[in-house]
Amino acid sequence: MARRSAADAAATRTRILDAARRRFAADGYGRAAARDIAADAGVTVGALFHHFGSKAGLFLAVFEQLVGELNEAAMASFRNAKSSDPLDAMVASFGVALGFAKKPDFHRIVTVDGPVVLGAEQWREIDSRMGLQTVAGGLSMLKDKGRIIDFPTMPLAVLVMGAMNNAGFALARGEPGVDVDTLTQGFRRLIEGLAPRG
Amino acid sequence: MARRSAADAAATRTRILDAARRRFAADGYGRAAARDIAADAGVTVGALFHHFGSKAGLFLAVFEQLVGELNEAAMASFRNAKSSDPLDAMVASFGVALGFAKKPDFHRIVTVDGPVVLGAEQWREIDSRMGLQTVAGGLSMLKDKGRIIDFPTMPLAVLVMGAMNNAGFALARGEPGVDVDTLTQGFRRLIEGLAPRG
DNA sequence: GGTTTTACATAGCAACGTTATGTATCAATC
DNA sequence: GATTGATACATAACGTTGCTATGTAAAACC
Repeated sequence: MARRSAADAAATRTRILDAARRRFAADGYGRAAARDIAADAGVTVGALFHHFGSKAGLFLAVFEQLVGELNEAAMASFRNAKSSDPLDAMVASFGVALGFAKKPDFHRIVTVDGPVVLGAEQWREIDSRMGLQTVAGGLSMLKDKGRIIDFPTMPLAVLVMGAMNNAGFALARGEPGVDVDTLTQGFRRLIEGLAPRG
Repeated sequence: MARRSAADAAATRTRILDAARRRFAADGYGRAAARDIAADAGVTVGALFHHFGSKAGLFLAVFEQLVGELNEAAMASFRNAKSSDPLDAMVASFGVALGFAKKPDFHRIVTVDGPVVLGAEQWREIDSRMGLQTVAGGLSMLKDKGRIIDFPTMPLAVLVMGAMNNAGFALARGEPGVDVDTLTQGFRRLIEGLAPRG
């Protein structure tokens, strides 16, 4: 086969991306061979490296696709809950994040392999841009409305986001004695506990 | 060189272990070549595989060494704070965990590469055995003394341990607006917020 | 319609984890 | 204290991997 049209090339790129997502999720980044991914997509490694430059570049593309899906879902949830109580909105987005954390491909690719493959700086930049700032914004809103205590926002956001992330971990791992409802309720109680004391 | 005495063999094992710890911390598991580790230790790969079976086996040995060091420090901290307030003891062990999370080799090897190399099951088993159970025990004690609300322990422990872990992450990454003191204070406030309401 | 650029295939290189084999020494046995 | 077996490595090679240099044919542009 030789050169295809621009539309065909885009389709090839998508097929490689889909195959990589499956392989990375199933085998992990280290054990997923570029040749196998290319074979799954019906091309050779030449096409893969032509489109993505490196195996890490391919991983980054898959990573950003998954993160984008969570972003869209979280923003949609926030729009729906906007008129209601801000604490409800925060708990709702907690539920959305839990839903994604339970998906095996998201967990393996974004949470586990992401920091290793992308490196600390790049991962922090993406994580901070998409998650931490959102959590901090929610906390800031709660603080403005007097629902939580006056305390530096970023450290609180770090703690709260860690609680959210680990809840996702525990769910994905099937930690005994842990389920979505109880985690959500506990999370709500944790935030309510930050209310100013009378 | 040929065979050494049993003591010499143990020394060789230790030298390989030390070299691996440095390489794993500096380059990450993926980029640390077994040949380089062996060369750093003054042996060839044959000795490395003789002692540890595989590269992953060598990583596991380094991993357990680091985790053991944290365990010792945490237990020592707990013994010191035993007579004081249980919430103080919990905050103290939080500080110990933060101290380890700041160490680059611990962060890279245990927190980042650990789940990837060891796999989800083995990492969960170690993490749960050494960390989650301790946190759950502390929360259970606080609950018995009426210091926090009556709520299922494990989900709370998952949330609290996530907060602790992410605090370590944020510190190790140098997250802006975040430092040890404020994190510790916020952590204390988070736990205090779980107090039963009057 | 000629030129350039794009989209791949093919083959090979260098590095890697791992293993098979060899060998010299320690440690126990007789 | 010679023999035997196990131990502690070195050496070299194998299969796989990420990646690249090269080739080529068709699309895109003028």
